[in-house]
Amino acid sequence: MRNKICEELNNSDIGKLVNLCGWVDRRRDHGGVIFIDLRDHSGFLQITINPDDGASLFKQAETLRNETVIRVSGIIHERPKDSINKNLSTGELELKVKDLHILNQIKNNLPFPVSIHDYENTKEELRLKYRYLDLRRGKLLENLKTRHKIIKVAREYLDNYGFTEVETPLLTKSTPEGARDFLVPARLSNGDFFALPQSPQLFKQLLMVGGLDRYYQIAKCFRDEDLRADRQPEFTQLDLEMSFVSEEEIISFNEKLIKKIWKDILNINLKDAFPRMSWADAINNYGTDRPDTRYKMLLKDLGEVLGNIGFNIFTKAVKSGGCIKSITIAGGNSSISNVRIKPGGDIFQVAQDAGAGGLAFIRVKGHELETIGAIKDNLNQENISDILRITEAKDGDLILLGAGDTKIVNQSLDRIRQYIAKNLNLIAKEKWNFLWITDFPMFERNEEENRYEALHHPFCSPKNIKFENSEKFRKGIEGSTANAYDLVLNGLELGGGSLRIHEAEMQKEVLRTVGLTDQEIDEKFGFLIEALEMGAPPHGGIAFGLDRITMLILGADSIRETIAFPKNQQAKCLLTQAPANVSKSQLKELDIEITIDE
RNA sequence: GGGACCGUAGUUCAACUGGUUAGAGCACCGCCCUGUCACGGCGGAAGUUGCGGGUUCGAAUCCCGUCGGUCCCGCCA
Repeated sequence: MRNKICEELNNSDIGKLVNLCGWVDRRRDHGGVIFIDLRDHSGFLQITINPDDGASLFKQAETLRNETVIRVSGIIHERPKDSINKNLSTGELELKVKDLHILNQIKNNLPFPVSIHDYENTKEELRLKYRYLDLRRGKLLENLKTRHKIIKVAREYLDNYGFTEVETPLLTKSTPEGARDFLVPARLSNGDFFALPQSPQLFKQLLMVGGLDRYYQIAKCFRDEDLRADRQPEFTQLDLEMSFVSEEEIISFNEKLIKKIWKDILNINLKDAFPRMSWADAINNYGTDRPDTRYKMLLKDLGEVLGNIGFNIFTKAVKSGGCIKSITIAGGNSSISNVRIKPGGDIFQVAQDAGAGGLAFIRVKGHELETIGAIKDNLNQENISDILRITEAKDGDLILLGAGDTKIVNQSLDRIRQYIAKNLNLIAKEKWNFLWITDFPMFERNEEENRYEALHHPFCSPKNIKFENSEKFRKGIEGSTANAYDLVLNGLELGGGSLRIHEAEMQKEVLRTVGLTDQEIDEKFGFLIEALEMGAPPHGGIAFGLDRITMLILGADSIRETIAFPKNQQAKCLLTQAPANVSKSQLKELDIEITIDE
């Protein structure tokens, strides 16, 4: 049908007869001569049609509209010197049409223009509903190609190191812990359900037990939770697992993989080793376990200075086991007004939304501190110099203070820090600040449900704890740190992993710690425990969010820009209108009854 | 489940503080135009201002509800 594509054409084709297929991107009808920008997947070529080329051909050409699908045959000509278009790679060429076939016409007005310069201004709702048109505009196709290249680099890299790509089941078992499952009714055992995997976690561990040694997969994962710009109900992990490795070996191996991807895709050399930070340091200094280190404004603890100056809110915070912490905004005296940090102001609101009761502030003016009387009146000269030393604040700086429950103080100062960084344009956008977070706690206390929850998942192994007996375990495990690590880039979690538990007794004890009874352990994870009892090797791995990696590499605002057919925020596919009703007979076959009112 | 913002022609936007017949670019239809490249010129058609209710002499504009979209919190690694 065609023997060339637009991008391939160059001066050596002048004089040749070529056949091209594609879409009418634009037409310029001068009455006498008609110019068509022909677009295919590779690029553009201007084609021209003259009345002298034949009356019927010309008449047909007059009917062409944007997005008409055509096949043209003709001779490639050099354009007249004064009509060269430098914006086009084929701008010195044009095709004089001898033969024109209309392969398909458009029925009505298009829901949005396909031509590239209108790309930014299209409502996403329309782009999702008519995704094929959006793809045709090229930008999205480029994104998908970049995604493809990232996967290709990873595959080649992992293949070179002896990894085997294995597909694990999509129809699997619902497990407690973690996110809500997507369920699939099982017709052949009615009343029972499969669950779509939240990750291939247990299967990849079983592959290690099976002696595969090194596994990877471009794995679809499913989590039935609410969506965000960087969260879709189905998403893709670059998932891998290795046997007989230490935490250090996994981290340094994967660091090389990430560096390889950045080199091959962006041609960026990440020379230095990625910095490492313990979970505790991250929380203490940034208030979050995925700090954005592109800007400073670190959290500083002022509990010792302000805890007993006699200001009631501060005193209570420290006495009840909480803290007083601050962030320093350089030059904040001029860039941030009092209105914004007092009740009703936007920054105050950020603190309040994060759970903080209030937001105190100190403005540094020369060697003086300006703040509310209740604080200022209680400060002596030593307090003042302590504050200036700890907060590293200088003349003109603004110090924001949070006091109370440590978790809430951390959370609110973290959010304020991010908010102000964005607001004052403090983020060095060109930086790629990778960061390994290590030494996560094994568990987090869920006070509402009065139980422990696994911080990563309950298959991470605890650090420096050997199984001796259950009693010792129980005490040791609860407060221990895990052999777990996350990779953070510019404040976004790119991936995480751990050394897994490879001993049955240890695994049972950890599952008991998160509140499962022995019977539940047997029902839900019996197959895993059994496998661990049959010679499971020490193993560990990591999973990266492929959609997020692609998003960051593309500089996109949403992972939807990296996915061919994403869901909207209501988890609906606007193109197919899924999810949708199914017929009564389908439900009957499954013995399922819908009880909600229509 | 909660908060914020948004919804006007096929599309992107405008319409001041509530005030004539809701305008413009692109697209569409018709006519003209032989070197344009976001071609140009003249003319035309195109609207239940998401939907429903309320306030008002008068509503795209104000209020309430509802539907749809985006961002965020909760939730989720």
